[in-house]
Amino acid sequence: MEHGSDSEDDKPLIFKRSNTSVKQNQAKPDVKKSSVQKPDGKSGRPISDVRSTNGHDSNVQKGKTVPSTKGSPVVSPLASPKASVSSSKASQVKPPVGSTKASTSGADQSRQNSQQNRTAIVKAERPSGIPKEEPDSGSEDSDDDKPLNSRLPVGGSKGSISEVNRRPSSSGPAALAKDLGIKEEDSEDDIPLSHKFKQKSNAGESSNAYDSDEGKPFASKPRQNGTNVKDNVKNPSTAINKRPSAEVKCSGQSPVKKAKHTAASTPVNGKKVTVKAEPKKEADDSDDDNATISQRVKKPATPISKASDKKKSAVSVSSSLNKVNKNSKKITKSTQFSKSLKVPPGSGEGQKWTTLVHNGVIFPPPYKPHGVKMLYKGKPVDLTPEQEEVATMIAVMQDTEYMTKPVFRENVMNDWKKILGRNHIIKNLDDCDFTPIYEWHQTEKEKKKQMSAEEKKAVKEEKLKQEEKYMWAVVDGVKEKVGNFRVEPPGLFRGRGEHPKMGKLKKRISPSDITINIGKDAPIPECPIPGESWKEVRHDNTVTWLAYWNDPINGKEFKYVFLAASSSLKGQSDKEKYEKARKLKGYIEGIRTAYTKDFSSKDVTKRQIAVATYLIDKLALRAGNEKDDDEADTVGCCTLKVENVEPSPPNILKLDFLGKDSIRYQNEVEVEIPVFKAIQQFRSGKKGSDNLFDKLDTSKLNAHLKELMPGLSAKVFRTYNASITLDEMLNKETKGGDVSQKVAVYQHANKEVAIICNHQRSVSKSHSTQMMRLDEKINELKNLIEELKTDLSRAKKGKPPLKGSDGKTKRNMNPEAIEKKIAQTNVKIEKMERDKETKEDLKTVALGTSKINYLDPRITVAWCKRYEVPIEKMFNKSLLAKFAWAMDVEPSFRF
DNA sequence: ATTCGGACTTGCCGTAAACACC
DNA sequence: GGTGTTTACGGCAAGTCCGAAT
Repeated sequence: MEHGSDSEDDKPLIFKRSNTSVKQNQAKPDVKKSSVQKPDGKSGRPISDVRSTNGHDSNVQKGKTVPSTKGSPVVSPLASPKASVSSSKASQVKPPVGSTKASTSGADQSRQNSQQNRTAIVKAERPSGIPKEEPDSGSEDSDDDKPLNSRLPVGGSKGSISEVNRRPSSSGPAALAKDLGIKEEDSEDDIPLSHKFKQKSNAGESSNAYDSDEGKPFASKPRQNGTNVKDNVKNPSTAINKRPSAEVKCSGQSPVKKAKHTAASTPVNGKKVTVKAEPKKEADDSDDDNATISQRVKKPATPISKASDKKKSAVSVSSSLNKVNKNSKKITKSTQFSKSLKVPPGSGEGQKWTTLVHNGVIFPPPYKPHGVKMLYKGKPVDLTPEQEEVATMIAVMQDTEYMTKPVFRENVMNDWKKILGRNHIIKNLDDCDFTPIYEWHQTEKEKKKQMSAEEKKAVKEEKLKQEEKYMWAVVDGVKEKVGNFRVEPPGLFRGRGEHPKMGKLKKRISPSDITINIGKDAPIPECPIPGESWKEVRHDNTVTWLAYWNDPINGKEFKYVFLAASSSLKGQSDKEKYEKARKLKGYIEGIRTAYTKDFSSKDVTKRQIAVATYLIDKLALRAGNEKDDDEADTVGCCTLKVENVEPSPPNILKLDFLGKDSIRYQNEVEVEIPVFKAIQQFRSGKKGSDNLFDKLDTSKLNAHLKELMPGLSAKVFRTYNASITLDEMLNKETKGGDVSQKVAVYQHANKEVAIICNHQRSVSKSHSTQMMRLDEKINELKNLIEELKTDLSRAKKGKPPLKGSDGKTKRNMNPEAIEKKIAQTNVKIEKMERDKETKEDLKTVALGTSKINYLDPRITVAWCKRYEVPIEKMFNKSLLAKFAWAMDVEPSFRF
């Protein structure tokens, strides 16, 4: 499309473009790797996707799997098609999750099942030197394209942002300010969030522009650590061979073959490498940043009453250069990071703010008894409001899978009994019939849905009015949005996976449970519930929370109220996170060399640290803290059990475990021989449930990482690998074309990152229906083509067209017109098929998580500037606000 | 050397809101 | 204008990590 134009205006942008482009092609050449699927017998579900390992360089490899191939029995029909097509992506086809679910009934279940099953197969590898080859480069993945297109529209709305932000602010803020005693002043308020800082200062970053080289380091070069091996994952069976070849290039090390490769390839220098000097640039950058920030403080313009001391808000203007910013510009205004104080050397250590004003939290409304009676052994039962409240919570869960879980049922009953009292008639859940309450609830829902637009609007406004004062806080004179100012309402705990506490009653939180943190000179928020008072009021400026209460399920844990993601405080730490990851780029080569060397260390602990670090780096695994028995049984790297990692000679590791949120991680990876041997060794003599890394825990691992690079911890690898992968893929695959094509490239990269990080989502309930619907439409079009072809040949002979399939007569068209129509229809079919493929491809992949948490927004912003893609196409309103700090990055920025 | 408390980030999901399509 | 979809957001659970206490 017209991107060009788009950019320019703010507004409308592009909406419709989506289709226009028909993209061209999608050629799909490649097919490179095939993936393999793993049969995965265990779960029975076939999993097909392949996932790659981290990408260091190459990143992704993706192969796509072809369903058909896969052994798994259940292949979904759908999948097959794509296989052929998409070369580019590795699509992962997932097995039909559906099958599983079918068996189970509840919706919930389905999701759960699906999740657990998902697997990823990795494929792997990164050849050492070469970054992936991209299969598609040329072709661009068609698959992806589509999706994007479709999505585009959304983001695009124009100036929405500004508006939005402002809106609230204007009204809200002002009010708040008053309450708080602040003055409203200028515009600042208007744009609370928007702070964008100007970062010009960051210019430093720009320097990076070329870092890429550095980045590449490993990529381009053979990875030192053995990574080169590429991990190809593959499936054991199949793929093994293939991959290697693919990788190829580099050194051709096929993993299999020689372990040595690695070694060979990588020259290890003597000792651990350790840190190299810091890469200068990075260091600089960071410094700059800090500086910047502080500098930004510039004018105190608005005086905030209290705030004052330090910085006040400055107004910044956005510099924005490009169009990209345009929209945003308005929004942005300025503000600096308040946080400047933070760590920066000079400032007080640990201080997060100087003045903090807010209105506390808002509580859910008290329970309103409905009087609908549930049945116990078939008879209506009278319940007190407190008892009825719990009964209603249970009733509402009727159609979820939780109600089929014994643990849930038992926990609910135990807690409910405490409220029912010792001698209540209701003794057990099996004899309870909550249908009346359930139906009442459904009716209420329906009523709400049926309200007229005006009524809904009125309700909404009423709610907004009540909540307005709680939505904002003033930090160091800058109005900031508060994140979760609503106290969590009572309910039944919905733990994920097989959580031992699922079903327990989360009691209602009252003011006496809440500790408020606020500036010393700020007025203490009035307790919203008459007659009650806060548990405590603190004035701790070394923390960022505004309030907290103890978690009713696990009294030792807290629930905090923080500022929203768009706040300077959060933005600053977000930026620091990415700077740390960029810093790792300068150390990664040395770190890889070092751990590779330690794969064969005589010291078991060292060997375990090396292997664990390798897995974290290569597979983007989480650290894996120890967990209590009263939590779901999930693991991370340090807590992997022997049974979670199965070595398959000569050098394949089959990983299968439940990670965070009980999401299953299933992958087969080719590793370097020393790693493979070390794993076998760690497993020997242990039971399946024993820890693989018995000499390790996250604190030891992180302590070790800190010796390699200041501030380094396990999670930094995830950030680093995710961001570097995006940066490299964008750089390598963006070839021009219209905006939608570029967006497709981005989505493709985003998808690879999501796969690396194992970010999954459950298949939507209507997925299969939607796919069928698409098939129907495609078939209709195909039939149309046949009809047109007939008409065409008749037209050439001067005969009129036959009646259409619908029985209607068609008007006469000349051959040229018919040919044109055929061509148009074909284009339409192609587009639909690509859409379908993409949809199937992404059905279990969640792109959002990585975008929000792992991909340095500056990569995206700079790329948008370079390729003239409106940033609104990539970031929605929330993300634009959250990443305000990244908007002024130089177009040449590289991670 | 560990455990534990505490603070903050990460992650999936459900639902509301915004669109796309008859 | 209703309705099926798609996207945006909020909710809240579940991790990570660090430093102090034991």
